[in-house]
Amino acid sequence: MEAEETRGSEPVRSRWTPKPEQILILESIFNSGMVNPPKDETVRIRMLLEKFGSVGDANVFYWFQNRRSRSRRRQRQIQASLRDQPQPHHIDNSIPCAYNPPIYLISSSAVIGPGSSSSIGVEADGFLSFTGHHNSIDSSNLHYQSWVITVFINGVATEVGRGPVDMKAMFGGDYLLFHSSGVAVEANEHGFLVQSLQHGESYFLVPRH
Amino acid sequence: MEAEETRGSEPVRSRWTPKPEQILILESIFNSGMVNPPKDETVRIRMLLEKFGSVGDANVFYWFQNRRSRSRRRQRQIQASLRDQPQPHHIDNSIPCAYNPPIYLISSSAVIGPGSSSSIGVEADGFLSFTGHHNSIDSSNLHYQSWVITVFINGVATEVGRGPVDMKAMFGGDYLLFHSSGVAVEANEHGFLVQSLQHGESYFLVPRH
DNA sequence: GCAAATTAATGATTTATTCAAG
DNA sequence: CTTGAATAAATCATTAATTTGC
Repeated sequence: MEAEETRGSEPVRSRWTPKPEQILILESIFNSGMVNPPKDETVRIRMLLEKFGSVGDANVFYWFQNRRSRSRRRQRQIQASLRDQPQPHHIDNSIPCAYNPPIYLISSSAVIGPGSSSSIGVEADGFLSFTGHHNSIDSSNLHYQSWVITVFINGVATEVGRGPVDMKAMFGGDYLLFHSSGVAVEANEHGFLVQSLQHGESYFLVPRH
Repeated sequence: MEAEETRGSEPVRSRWTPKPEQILILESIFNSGMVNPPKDETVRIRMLLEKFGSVGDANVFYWFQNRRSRSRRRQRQIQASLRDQPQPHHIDNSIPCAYNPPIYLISSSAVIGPGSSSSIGVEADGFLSFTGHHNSIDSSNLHYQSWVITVFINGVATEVGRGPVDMKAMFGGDYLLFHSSGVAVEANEHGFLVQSLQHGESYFLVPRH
């Protein structure tokens, strides 16, 4: 796309070297899901970054362009390796992590009819169920699903799981939580919030006493 | 998609009616976390099912497609009812959800300099994320075989092996586990859960006493 | 009890989105 | 920007559950 600005007077074209704080900000934005900010957002981001060193809109644009591209490439590689592995015609165990065929757990409590004497393998050795997560699904994938939401608690951006929140475990004592509208967030008798907090909303945490 | 097999000559379209054993197998696979088996797995599943009655690959494909779809719909309905109900207090919600400009989450462990008082904000969850372009990684990519499933326990995303869970070994004491619906998760006399936890669901762990 | 009539479930199709390769 | 593949959402259509009247 277009190149521009912030380097009209420079005789030797040197390239932008982002400061660690700037990288932090950029990564945070990218990881928050905004992987391709529109023009006006790019400007806002650039203004944020300028707190830590001079930078131009084009640098920001290029950064996101490269970040997307490299992220996609990494993802392709991961998926390729996932697709390749499950073809163990000749199990080449030169790789320490041997291929394990998919195993289905059939609930042992269920009674399968007369045909059950046939070879439906209840192949669930408790061994496999706990060993495998080396490859298949890594936590980075899960991260993109909405396992967590972000809310403000007393003005602090906080990540919480989408499900019920254990107030004691999270805040270490007896607290009440109020939505910024003033509505109390209900908790049940175990101190768990009855419903999930709402992404992006502000809450206030106050001691119960 | 395409239609196939098992029907070309019939004037009245009849449909596959899965046997109870087949449903059991399908449900077990789905609940084990494989919610979207790739083609080759679909074939293997079909072969399993054929022990109990004739069935085609397409039937298996349709079953998982419908199962995913209806599972999601149920989930949406539950969450909708959770969102609607708990507003007995009459707050002036004339504006149900005010517009919030995009804000970005900066990792709380990072200290951003004096300029941080500027509008560095939040936005992290990769789902609501953003308007058109979000990242290429969506939940459908998770359909590869996983040896673990992820559930929420007390709001914390937790990976557990498929299959029976040893409550003592996992939590180190006498606890009861409840599904977020309030239903207790049954354990046998040895403290193992009778059936697998459900991928993506929320549970409460409470001391037994 | 038993079927016809009605309703609820669910298999199969169609339509709309999304993503990324070209 | 266009396009093809994948798949989610919505819909259609048939089967099973059930109600109902006798």
